[in-house]
Amino acid sequence: MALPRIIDFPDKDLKVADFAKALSHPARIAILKVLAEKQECICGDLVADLPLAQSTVSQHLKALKELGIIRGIIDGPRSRYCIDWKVFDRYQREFGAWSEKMVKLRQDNCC
Amino acid sequence: MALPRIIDFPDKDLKVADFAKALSHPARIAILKVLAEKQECICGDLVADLPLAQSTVSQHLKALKELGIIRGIIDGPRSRYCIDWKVFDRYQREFGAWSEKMVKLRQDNCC
DNA sequence: GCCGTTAATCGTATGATTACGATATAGGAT
DNA sequence: ATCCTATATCGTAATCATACGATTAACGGC
Repeated sequence: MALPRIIDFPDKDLKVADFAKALSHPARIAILKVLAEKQECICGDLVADLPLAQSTVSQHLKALKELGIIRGIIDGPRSRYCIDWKVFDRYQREFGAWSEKMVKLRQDNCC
Repeated sequence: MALPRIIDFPDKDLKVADFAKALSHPARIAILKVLAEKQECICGDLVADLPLAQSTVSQHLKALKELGIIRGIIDGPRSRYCIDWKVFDRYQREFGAWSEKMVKLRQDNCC
């Protein structure tokens, strides 16, 4: 009955979870790395780099695009992708804040 | 045909993805926060704190335990949980390294 | 116009995830 | 031994995720 009870969680936690979800598959990690380092970020290059079918890569790109951390523009018959650093940084900061909070709350007492 | 092609990805990326997956649900984010801040980390307290059934919470705890970032010990009729900071830190550092690499590779050229 | 290339989307199959209630188990108390 | 409490596990159902091939759509070149 996988009705997500997502509504009952604080907004910040949802953001962290969304970001984490985007990074929860090695293909998407790889995609982001390529996008970060390459000047040309054409879909076909990503497909060539990854051990996955074109349609699967496209699906992963869609997921990242839906979160907003990448953008895609149509360039003739191909698609050029890039990281939206503004959005990426926002999520990264949110994640960093959560991470820091964890360290601050840290207690080595039980177990 | 959801055969994961996981083998074809670098080990570091797999680690980052595993950590991200653990954090990809707000319930697990919440659990970790509670465990970090509470001195008492009894399962029942977590159930009381979360808008989820006892069995569901137990399931989330199991997922975190399988990754190794939390540990559980049996304490009489109840279970006491805590974060294994050694493991948690290791994953966090791995994530941080990935994060830094992203920033270093960053190029604002296309799109 | 017609063809080739590129990439998104569709259809589909399979496995994983998430959720719940019910049951089992184990420990403490009486 | 019996009962109560706490929690893990089982059974189950629904949804999501991941993968692929096939198809569609959009553009450029001829």
